[in-house]
Amino acid sequence: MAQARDSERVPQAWDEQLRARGYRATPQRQLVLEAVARLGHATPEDVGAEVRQAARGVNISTIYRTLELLEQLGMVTHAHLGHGAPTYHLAADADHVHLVCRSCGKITEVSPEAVRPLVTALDAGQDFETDVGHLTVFGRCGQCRP
Amino acid sequence: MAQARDSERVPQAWDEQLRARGYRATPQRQLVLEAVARLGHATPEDVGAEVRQAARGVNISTIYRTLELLEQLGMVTHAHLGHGAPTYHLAADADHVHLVCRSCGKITEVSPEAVRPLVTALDAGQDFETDVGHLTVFGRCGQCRP
DNA sequence: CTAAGTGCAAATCGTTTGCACGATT
DNA sequence: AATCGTGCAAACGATTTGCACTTAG
Repeated sequence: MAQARDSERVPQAWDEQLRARGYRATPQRQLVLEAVARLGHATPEDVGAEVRQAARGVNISTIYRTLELLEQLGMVTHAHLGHGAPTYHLAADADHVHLVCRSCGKITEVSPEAVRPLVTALDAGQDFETDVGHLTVFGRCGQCRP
Repeated sequence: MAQARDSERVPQAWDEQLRARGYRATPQRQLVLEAVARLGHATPEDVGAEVRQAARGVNISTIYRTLELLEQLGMVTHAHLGHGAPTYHLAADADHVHLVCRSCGKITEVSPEAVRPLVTALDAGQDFETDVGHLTVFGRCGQCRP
């Protein structure tokens, strides 16, 4: 399962990426980034819990501030997979579309290829450039269909 | 603009639809339904403000409870067009997909035809039945593209 | 040393709930 | 008259903010 392993890797030289833009490389930021990488679809709450396994006392507001920063720097992204909190992943992993089943809640990731026709149609017909990484499709999965 | 006008009309015999299912037809429910019809993409907060133009003292929790009921009865639906509160419309108007521009915030409604290829592909490839009415596509509109 | 980052607590936003009173059937 | 619905206030979960203290550079 080399693919899953690759997708769970923190961006190389994450600290340099921060410093290059004038931000500081702190242990908290490293921990958040690692947690996001390890967890996959994780809410800020999830990330906080994971981080606290490694270091005690990292505050939830630091989690929020860090996720915001990392997103702004293009290292992570988020998607809304339900009514509650958004979920974060590494930006490197973001290149997929989420299918969320309304009945069983199952989340399937499909390649952007699957939505290529949509992207093309919207580009041509509406002059609209789709942000594929943020696309979530709600519906009903195979097992839950009548 | 007959289309816009039609799309802003409250379902006929809304009160009968309620009574037929054992619910009561109250002035508050009528006001909420009318507000949703009039406003289009409206948050519960928006609906509350609109309703209070017509009648004072309609409480926000009544707005929430009523929207939930009307949605359950299939008279309205909601979509998530951004980070904040969801927006409601008449179910009759729901048969469209939302394009949300990340730069200027503009919301464009496109016909489900535009996403037909996606729906078909997901059905065939993933055995997934897409809920088109709830589909929101984020990206960048023509005016904001580089 | 000094600005940037963090922890903490309080504030805010959106939404839900318990309960007593009022309105529809 | 009997329920159902509403208003009110409090509770709630998720997120943000102000401020004093800590730390990376």
